[in-house]
Amino acid sequence: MGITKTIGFSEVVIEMADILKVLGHPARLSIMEYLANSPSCICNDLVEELPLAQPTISRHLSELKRVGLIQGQISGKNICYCINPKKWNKVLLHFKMITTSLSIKKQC
Amino acid sequence: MGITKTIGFSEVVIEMADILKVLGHPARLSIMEYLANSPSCICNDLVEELPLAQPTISRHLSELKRVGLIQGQISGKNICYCINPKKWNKVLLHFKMITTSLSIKKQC
DNA sequence: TTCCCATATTGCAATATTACAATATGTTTT
DNA sequence: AAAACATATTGTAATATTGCAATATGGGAA
Repeated sequence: MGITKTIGFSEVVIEMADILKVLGHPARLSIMEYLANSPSCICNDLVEELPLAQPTISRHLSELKRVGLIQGQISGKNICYCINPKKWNKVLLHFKMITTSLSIKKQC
Repeated sequence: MGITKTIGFSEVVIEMADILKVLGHPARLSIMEYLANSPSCICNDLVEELPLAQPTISRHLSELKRVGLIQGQISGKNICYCINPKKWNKVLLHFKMITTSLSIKKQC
């Protein structure tokens, strides 16, 4: 099929899985890391930074935007893309939650 | 194309993206959470727990195993699947690293 | 206005993913 | 050995994802 079944899963899991899936691509993960590190966050830098064509990068950016991981603001001719810290922390928190459960439990 | 370009990206990013992609599915994320919380970790529980058929769950388990997030040990008739804490911590660490870079940088 | 520049969108073609029925494999129980 | 159980594998059909060329859009510069 290729279609992901969502009925029977909690909303939280579905949303988190969607976010992780978006993060689960070399280009998109690189974009996140680039945005986290670079002082400026102009999109055009990415076209030179990544080994992908401009339309492809644009698509990846819009996926990141769709799940709320980044937000873009028009700044004259360019667009200033930044990480959305709230969303990012939500993901981090989810990971920490699983880690806590894991550390409590004894390994088999 | 459907094929993910990897040339031009670092090995670390490629591996991490692969792991996140695997985590980015409701069934697989649920499996990780179930394994983190349940004291036992027998696979057959999952068939009752998740809204998916047994072969589908088996496939998801093998994906999680492929990237090293879980490890399975045969225990008589059953298989005991557990989270691989080392791999999990590696992922968590990567997230924390990005978070650190993010917090240092000023938002635009 | 016309010409650039930065970014988005569209339209493919190729490949990947997902789900499940059917079947296979291997182990314990009877 | 046969039956029952747990899990894996295979085959297949439907859908999703990816990448890029071509094109569109929209702002600033000339």
